[in-house]
Amino acid sequence: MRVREGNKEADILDAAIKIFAKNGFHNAKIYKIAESAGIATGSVYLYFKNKEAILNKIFENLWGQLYQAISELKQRNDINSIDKIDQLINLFFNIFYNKPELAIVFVNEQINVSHKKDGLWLKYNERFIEDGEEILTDGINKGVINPNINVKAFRYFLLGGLRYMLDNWAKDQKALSINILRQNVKLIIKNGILS
Amino acid sequence: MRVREGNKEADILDAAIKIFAKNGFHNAKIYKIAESAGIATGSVYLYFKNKEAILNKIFENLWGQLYQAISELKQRNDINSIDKIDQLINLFFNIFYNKPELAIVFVNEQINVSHKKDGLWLKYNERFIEDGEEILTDGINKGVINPNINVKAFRYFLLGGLRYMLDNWAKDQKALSINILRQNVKLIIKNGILS
DNA sequence: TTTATTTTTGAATAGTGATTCATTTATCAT
DNA sequence: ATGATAAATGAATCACTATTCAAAAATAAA
Repeated sequence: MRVREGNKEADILDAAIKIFAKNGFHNAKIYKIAESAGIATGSVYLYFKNKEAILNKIFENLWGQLYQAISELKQRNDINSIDKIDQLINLFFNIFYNKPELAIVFVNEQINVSHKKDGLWLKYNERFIEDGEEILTDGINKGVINPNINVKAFRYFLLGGLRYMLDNWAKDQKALSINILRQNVKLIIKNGILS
Repeated sequence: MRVREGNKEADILDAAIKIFAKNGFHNAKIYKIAESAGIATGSVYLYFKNKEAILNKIFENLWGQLYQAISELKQRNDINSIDKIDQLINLFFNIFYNKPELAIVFVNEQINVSHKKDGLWLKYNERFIEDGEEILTDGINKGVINPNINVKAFRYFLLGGLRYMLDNWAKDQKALSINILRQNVKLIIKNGILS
């Protein structure tokens, strides 16, 4: 018998995040991912069915993490809806704080993840959105959030804004600190930009 | 002699927008673009050096239009900075209002446009950003915009939010009217979401 | 050791589709 | 008409790389 050494699946995922971030999914070569993971090209296929499955797994892990976090957040009754949104924003920044490459993949490659029904990431994603909208609706019902705000419009705007911020930060981390970004999102969505 | 009939370059661009929007740049086939433009595959190469050049041209036209509009907006002295931002938001929604496919390309394929120095779109893009930041800075100096707002952070957030909104709207136009989106962006960035 | 079993390797395969270019077609000038 | 020139065609080429798989290597058990 021979036994598997180390955790090659994790190595491949880490390598793929690097290569996907650098070149984009379609220009990422499997042999480069293998090289970066320290294994042979063919070995990638022992752990993943194909290239797409690697991307899928990255998003499955990511949305799984996001869903679990928002799910816990939703249930808390020690903080109000606004503070939950604050925490939600923190969540995004915290996840990517030490992983700028993951941020780039998250923002730019979502489009390339298979939308086939069997994808676990899609379930997590849907539930994340449900919980997010529930937090918002709750805030409106309890009178802390302006009822003129359309929940769906707001979530598009916030998520889009966060994504773009993270992408820009990840691509040039010296240009602007992640904490300035975080602080500004919170300021803008709570009070707007008027003096 | 033989003379060119119609405007095949424009036909190719229109066709490419459709195909890029539907399949994404990397899955878009040149022969499909040609088919949709009503010409032979090889004819595409009479008008464009290669596939990338088509995408480039789309973005050149788009950013050229955006730059010209913001440039005029910047110079106006009959409206204040906040109203200029309002107009800027209108600008985005107006450009894509009748062209949802262009919105999808704009949001998702920016990443695939060549960043080589010779690209005209890059120049337009840079100038657009400059003018946008100038409008914001001006607003802060004149006391209409909260000086705690970081100009760069705000522009990331606004542009990202708009992009994501437009993308979602374009992909499912029945889900939410573009005017609800427009109205909500304005509301959120001016006043925030607090009651 | 030797054998059985599982993992790993990486060169060969095979499908794809962007791009080319020899040929054909259309238009203008004479 | 005829020739000259430019536009258009689309089948053939050709580069590229994801994926496969026969062979090799590593480990455990006997």
